[in-house]
Amino acid sequence: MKKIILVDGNNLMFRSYYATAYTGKLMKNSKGFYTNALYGFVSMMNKIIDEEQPKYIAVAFDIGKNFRKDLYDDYKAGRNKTPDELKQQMPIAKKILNAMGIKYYEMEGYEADDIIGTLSNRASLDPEYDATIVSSDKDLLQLITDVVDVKLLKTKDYIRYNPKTFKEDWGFDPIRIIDFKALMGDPSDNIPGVKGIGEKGAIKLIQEYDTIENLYEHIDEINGKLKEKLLIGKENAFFSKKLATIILDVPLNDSFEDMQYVGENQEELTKIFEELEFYSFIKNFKKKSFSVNIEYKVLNSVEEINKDNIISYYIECDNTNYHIANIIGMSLYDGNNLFYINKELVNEVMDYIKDSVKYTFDLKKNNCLIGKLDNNTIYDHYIVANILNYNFKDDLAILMNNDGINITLYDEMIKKRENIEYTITLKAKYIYDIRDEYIKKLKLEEMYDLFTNIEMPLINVLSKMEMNGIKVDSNILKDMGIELNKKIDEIKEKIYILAGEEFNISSPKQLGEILFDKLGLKHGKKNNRGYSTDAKVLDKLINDHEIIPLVILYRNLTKLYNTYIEGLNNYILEDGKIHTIYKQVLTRTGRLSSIEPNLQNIPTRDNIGKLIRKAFLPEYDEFLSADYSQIELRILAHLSDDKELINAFLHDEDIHTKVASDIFDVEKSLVTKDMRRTAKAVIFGIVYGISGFGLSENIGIKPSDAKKFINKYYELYPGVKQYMDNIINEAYLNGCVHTLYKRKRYIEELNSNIYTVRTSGERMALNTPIQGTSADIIKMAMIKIDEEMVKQNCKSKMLLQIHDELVFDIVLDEKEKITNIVKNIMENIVSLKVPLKVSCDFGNDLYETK
DNA sequence: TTAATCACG
DNA sequence: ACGTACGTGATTAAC
Repeated sequence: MKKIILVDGNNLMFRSYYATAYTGKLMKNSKGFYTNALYGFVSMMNKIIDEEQPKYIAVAFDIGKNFRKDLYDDYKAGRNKTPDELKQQMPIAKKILNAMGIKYYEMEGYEADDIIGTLSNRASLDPEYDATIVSSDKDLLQLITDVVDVKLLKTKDYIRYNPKTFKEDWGFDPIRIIDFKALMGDPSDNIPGVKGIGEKGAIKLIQEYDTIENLYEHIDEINGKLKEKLLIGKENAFFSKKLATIILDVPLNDSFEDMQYVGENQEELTKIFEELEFYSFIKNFKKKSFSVNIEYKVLNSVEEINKDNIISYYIECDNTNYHIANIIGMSLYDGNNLFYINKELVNEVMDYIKDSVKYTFDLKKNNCLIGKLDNNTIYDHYIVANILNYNFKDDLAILMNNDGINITLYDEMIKKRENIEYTITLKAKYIYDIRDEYIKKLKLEEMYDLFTNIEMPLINVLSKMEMNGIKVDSNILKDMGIELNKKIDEIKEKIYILAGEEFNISSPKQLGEILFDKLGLKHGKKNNRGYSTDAKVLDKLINDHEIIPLVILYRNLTKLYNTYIEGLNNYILEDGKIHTIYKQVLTRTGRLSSIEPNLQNIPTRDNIGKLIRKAFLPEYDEFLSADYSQIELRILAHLSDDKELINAFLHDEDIHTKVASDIFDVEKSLVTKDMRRTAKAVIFGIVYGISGFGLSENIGIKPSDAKKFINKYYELYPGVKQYMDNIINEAYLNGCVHTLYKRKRYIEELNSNIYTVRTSGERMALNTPIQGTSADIIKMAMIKIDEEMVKQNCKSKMLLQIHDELVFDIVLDEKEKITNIVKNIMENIVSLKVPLKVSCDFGNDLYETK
């Protein structure tokens, strides 16, 4: 049996185009030619060839007018005209198919559907052939027969329908799609259908009556409104059926033998892809040969590895939280041989190759899985891929797929338990093969120094912090929990009494209904699901009803209980410690983030919440917390070169008081608490790229007054204003901004034609250099502090990083030494136009350091 | 899966 | 006239 793959080319192009068009920024090459639809089209075609391995394949396109148009003027009128940005890509798609060795067909007067219909019909009639139709258009399902199936494309994957699976899902035979459409219509094609009948109704009727002809013969069995609708729509129904029926006898001369897949002409295709700047597809030519016939050995003894060569390795484990995961296996490539390594041998192998120069993916994960640092891994693809490009999570297979290598995703591999060795093995080979290329990319983007001097050395520092963990006394948490629970129950009862009924206070929807509908309190803004009941809204109502302070307290205490008592307690491991995972390259500014659990948002501002910190204890003698003071503002002073701001820091002034005295035009001695608070909000706002409205909302003043403060600020600190204007111009010019240490962030939002998206992009452009430079600086400080502590043989340990703060567990003997090292390095790690200042606190638990 | 809320810098 | 502060993660309810 021979199989022919029939692809709906129009459908693929439209789909690819609209898949990205909504973002507002269409992909184009440097000459301004739009390429977004083609990119998706090529990916899809590659995927089809990969999955189907076709011997015969044909692609169909629409062209010009067709008979349906003559039949019905409104046909497809509902559909927007094909945008020019898509139209211009159509001829190139056909050129690409030629170069790929794939035949395509278009016939004046017919649609792609009709060509596919004709070919699939021929396959049905020819005992030698089967066919598979590829499209996301449900219309084509009518073509399903015993030898024709449809691969119906979905957003991420697809469903394959044959007569049996179709009937299971739809409850009628595939050909009845035309009767279904006759009733339901199709707004996108402007097929009218019967007014008032939708998908559900149409399915039910077809299940019962099969065809519309039969339906109308038995129309008297139907009653009421439905009958009325059907009678009114009768003409439309029959007419729609005609429109929906695919033609099966288009005069197409070529036979199936003319549609043999002859394979790509790489030279030709390379030319086209170069023109389009589809470099990743060009690379794939090489990759394909590598990934198709890859051979590996299962390692028996470590001596088989050539440890004098450069080695790439990859370790797979069974849980994304590697602190509690088990190793599944490992792969290793030494330039000659590719090995799969069973989990029993992993430790021995890592020890054997400890002095070899190595590449890997997620070194921190590896370190934590093995329980040992590795000092000779010089390339971590996890870090590189992420700092180059923000659009993937943690699965290397996703990156490999993006690079055109067909490899099972991690989740799928775990679920199916198939080809595990092979899948893991591909990863080591990939890392080895692409390293040079990605190093080039780093250099091209000027991020090579950032990578080698900051991100790579930081990995082992973070590894130590995570592996060590922080001690948390679960009894302290439990005792707090019991007390909290009691209070929560009391408050709950009181709220129920005041509300006059029991309800779920944690449901914003239910709470809103109680407060605003039942109790008649003034509601503020509305959101998707009802009234907003957030802290700001409740705060405004605090004097209007005695239920309000109770609700606020309830929110407060349940948050503490759920997130910080129960939540944290669940993360205490057998060693009595919490081991967070720092995401080193997740954020778009370069900050760390902390997950499972997040140790960067333990309460500090709230007096009750703060008590949680009493459960965090040192293993040695004391905690040291070292905090950068005003680091972002100091960076702003440096970056903007504003004389006034720089001077303020050079004279070590209280910056909020200073700004308050400036914008309120009073002596510093006369600055009130209120003025200082306002100034602080203005300063914060500036760093975030504020608007007058935003500031006014934040501190509860009139927008016009807020605007005045901002303008006053700009007047007094003209360098800041100048800097902000410059950054925005530069961002628009280059499409990206960067930190002082060249961490780059592309900001697609700047290309949006939606005002809010674009201005939000501008604020990102303003804030990123500031927040990101601060992140770079503390990362550098961490590396140097760790180095110094190792050099001086310190026992004390670095435990936590909270963006501008480092927490250490210190032994008393070392208190002075460590404090000096830490403060010194943090303050002097870089030399800016203003000094950096660090304040140190000590405590017997985390509560005391705040 | 997404939205609302609230914890942090 | 428009819409309105940067960067995160966890929990809960509702879809």
